[in-house]
Amino acid sequence: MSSPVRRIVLADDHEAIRLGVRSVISSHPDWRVVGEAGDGREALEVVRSVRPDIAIIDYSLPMMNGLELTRAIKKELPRTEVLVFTMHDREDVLAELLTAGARGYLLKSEASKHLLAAVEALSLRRPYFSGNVSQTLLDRFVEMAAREASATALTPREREIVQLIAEGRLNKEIAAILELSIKTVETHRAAAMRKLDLKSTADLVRYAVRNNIIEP
Amino acid sequence: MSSPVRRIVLADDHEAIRLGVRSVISSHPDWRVVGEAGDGREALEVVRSVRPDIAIIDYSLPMMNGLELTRAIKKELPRTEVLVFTMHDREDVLAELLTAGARGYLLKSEASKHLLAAVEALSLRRPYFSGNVSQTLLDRFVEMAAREASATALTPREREIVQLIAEGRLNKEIAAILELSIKTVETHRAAAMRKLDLKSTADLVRYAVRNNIIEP
DNA sequence: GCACGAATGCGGGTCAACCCCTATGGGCCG
DNA sequence: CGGCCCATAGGGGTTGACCCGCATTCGTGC
Repeated sequence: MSSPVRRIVLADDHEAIRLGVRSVISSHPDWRVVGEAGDGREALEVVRSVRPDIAIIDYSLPMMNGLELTRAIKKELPRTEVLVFTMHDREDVLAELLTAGARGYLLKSEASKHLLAAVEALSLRRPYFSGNVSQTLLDRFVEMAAREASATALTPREREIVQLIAEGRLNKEIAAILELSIKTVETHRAAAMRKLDLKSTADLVRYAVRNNIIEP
Repeated sequence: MSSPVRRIVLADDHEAIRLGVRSVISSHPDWRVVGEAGDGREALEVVRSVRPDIAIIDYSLPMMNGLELTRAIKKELPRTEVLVFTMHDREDVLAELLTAGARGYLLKSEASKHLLAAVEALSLRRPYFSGNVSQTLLDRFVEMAAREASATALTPREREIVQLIAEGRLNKEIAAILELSIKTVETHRAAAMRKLDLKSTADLVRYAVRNNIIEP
């Protein structure tokens, strides 16, 4: 496995809420709160500086609200996952957040119950929602996500083989390591490259580095 | 050119010194102070969190001195360059710092004069020293660096070709771009891989990423 | 139960990558 | 001037990467 450490930034104007979230987050050995902010503009600065894996932000932030902040974060750092805390259990809000690039949506009332699961989900680059989200919206989004995922995501086996290739192993070595035929390795390699629209081994290595599958 | 923004962390137990350094640093449009610390242990935490390009640290830090801190930083984040501030114009100190992995050495008395030049040098991954460094030590180090460089560094042509390979170009494409024969491209590629002791294209791409020849 | 995707495997082919060796012309340095 | 490195180029060969299609097995879901 690659390093599973998640670097997290919190943004909420209530110190007490940050404190609570931080203590919950810190209970996980691989999660680190590496920055905090009390308003939206500051949050953007902090995110810019520390480049976290995940930003947990309040929807109602001073200076720049959660929606604008989400857009700004995803624009500059698309690989930072955004989890939004909100009091509004409204699906128009959720829909806006989703299209802005947020991948997590957590009602404050249910935060303590779902926070760990939500961060866990975002760690795996999966979406997470709480609240009375209407089935139709959820379906629509899940479908959208599934379409996108099937276009970009690899099966576990493909990912494993991509990792070994990117580490410099030859197909023959990979076949030996995984006790597979070279043909199988070639099939997975080809499937991964087709899905990701990569045309050379070099592209594949850069993909692996960008996506933290390997260390450069 | 790649993004020339340099993310910098400062560590000094004197708030006033950090303030001064920060204001000098910030006068450069592409340099950002993204973290500060008042002692060595805190500095290590901050560096771990923000992963800066450059750490500017005091030699005499509480909790963990500049030498230990340099070792710790280079161990975890070898790509972070370390610039050490010190009052001691002693070459045994400098020698220790150099072997620990620091690449910059600045006397506090001359700091304001040389700070920008030092950061500029480290940005380009070149060493920088101030003070009455003895000619012999400097010679020894320069020689060492030269030996290391000649062992690992590529000729301009080889570097150019390594870059193109790592960007995903085929030998044939490279030959067309540079108006060379494929054989020549192969020769340079083989020479580079022999020098660097790399055995696959994937190794070469990782080398290129680690050494900032390409963006991942 | 049938459809579908994931994982596994094979054959046969093309082309690129890599290996070893050789060679030449230009520039630089002692 | 005589090495020495660099950039250039080639011959000739082996191996690996990638393309096409096809098949089986297994589990999940409708």
